[in-house]
Amino acid sequence: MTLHEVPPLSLRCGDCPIRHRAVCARCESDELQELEGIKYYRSFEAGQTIVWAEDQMDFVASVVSGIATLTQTLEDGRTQMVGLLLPSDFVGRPGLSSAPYNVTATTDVLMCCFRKTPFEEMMLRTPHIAQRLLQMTLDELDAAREWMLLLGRKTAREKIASLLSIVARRNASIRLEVAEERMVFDLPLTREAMADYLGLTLETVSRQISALKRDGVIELQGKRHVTVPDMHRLMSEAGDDSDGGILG
Amino acid sequence: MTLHEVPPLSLRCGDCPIRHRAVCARCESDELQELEGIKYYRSFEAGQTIVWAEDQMDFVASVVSGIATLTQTLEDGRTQMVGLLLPSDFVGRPGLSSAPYNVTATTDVLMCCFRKTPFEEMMLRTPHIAQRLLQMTLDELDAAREWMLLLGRKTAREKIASLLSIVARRNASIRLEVAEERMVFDLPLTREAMADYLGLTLETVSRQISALKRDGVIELQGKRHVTVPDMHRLMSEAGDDSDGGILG
DNA sequence: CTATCAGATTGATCTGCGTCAAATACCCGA
DNA sequence: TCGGGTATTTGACGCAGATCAATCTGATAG
Repeated sequence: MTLHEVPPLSLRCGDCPIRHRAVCARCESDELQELEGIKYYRSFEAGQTIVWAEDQMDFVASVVSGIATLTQTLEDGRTQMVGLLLPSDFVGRPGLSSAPYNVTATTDVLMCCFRKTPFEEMMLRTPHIAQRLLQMTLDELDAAREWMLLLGRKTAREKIASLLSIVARRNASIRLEVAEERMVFDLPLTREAMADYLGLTLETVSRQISALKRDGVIELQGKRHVTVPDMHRLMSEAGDDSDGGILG
Repeated sequence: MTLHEVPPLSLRCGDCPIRHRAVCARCESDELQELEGIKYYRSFEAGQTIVWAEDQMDFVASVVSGIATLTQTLEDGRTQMVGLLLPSDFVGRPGLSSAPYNVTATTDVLMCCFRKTPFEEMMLRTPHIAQRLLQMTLDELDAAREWMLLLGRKTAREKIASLLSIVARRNASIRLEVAEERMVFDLPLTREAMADYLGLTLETVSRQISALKRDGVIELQGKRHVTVPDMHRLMSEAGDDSDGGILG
């Protein structure tokens, strides 16, 4: 669902240009049939809210294109991002009717939705789907816990470096340019969204990005296009165990 | 698994003094039989590590008594708690062999363990167990996300107030003294463990507890025994939506 | 080409929390 | 009861990051 290191098993259904990661690859055909019957598409404009916290959410979905975020907010407006949804990621709570956070499109977003009740019924009939979802949810829980370490204990510079290497890794796993020292990608987030991700202010984000640029850890073409000349360097700036990543 | 608002369905197996929350109540008898065959007990002393990060973990388990924590650590020793296990909570990753964090006993702990392979086989045979685990994992993911909001956006005072009301709520759901304005409980954590939970230093924790005491939000008998004269007051100090809790 | 506006950068200043250090309370065994 | 070690409190001080404010950049529409 978010921040996965490695794309898990998944299947391509019908005319969707992506592979839905919620469903197991081993038995594509049967589920494809069933899914076709209950799926539909919805598109959202940049900035639009997809689901409000506490609202009824009567579908589960995969992101087909664009970026969506999960955020939580305090009464006075302080907001924290708690999930980042990139194409092929899954949203929804089979078994529960509402989520305690807002889902927002940060770019134009196309989602492939499945009506919840039929989806849940299919889950009951095909047990390995529940197991597949359990797997994914456990992965996401691990990601959330790594994120907690970042929020609770890392410095601003480490936070930025961590975010950059997460985005780079995500990109790499899509483009299959793994294990390169050099890496080039576009930031899918504004400075403000990055701040909400990291528990910082957008000014601090900007300053730390400038600092990383000044120190030669990254290069920028425009505001969003990033070149990392040495991923090892970036990852050691991130403060994690140095061997935790995709690079030998 | 941790920080649940409401104790979910669960079952009592054999001579365990607790109800294991990992297993559905609807069909107790069958699973009881199966679980009896593969379970065993392990006890740990306060301070002892139950599982090291990256170690093989060949069992899943429920906490019977005592308190255990999940923690993640950076190379230089900064540590962040990412899970708090109270009696009846579940640990383990069916489907995966290792967890990326340390599990530590903070008090003497007794765990009721199930060997992983047989447990997973039982999961395959009884599909609603996977669904039950999915449910629990989703709850835990929600809790982790609320925790992220706390780590990223709350002040030290709000963090302390949040932790106190979480512990109070947890206690309340066990003792069934829900919906009282006044609440009395023991802190199960040292100041240092609280600091690791909240992403603070132990000095800041101590200072903020003193401040809450000075301001009449809480009273202390000794270091650990807490009286909250007005839960509404405490919860508004915590900064959440005021209606998010157990009180009307 | 210029006006406009959102996003981003940069600077100056302030402050909450961390750091370092010392004092105090508490627990348990001898 | 005393001693020693651990948990906790409290104080003084400094700094990372927040806040407030001004400027700059770049994309888009007219």
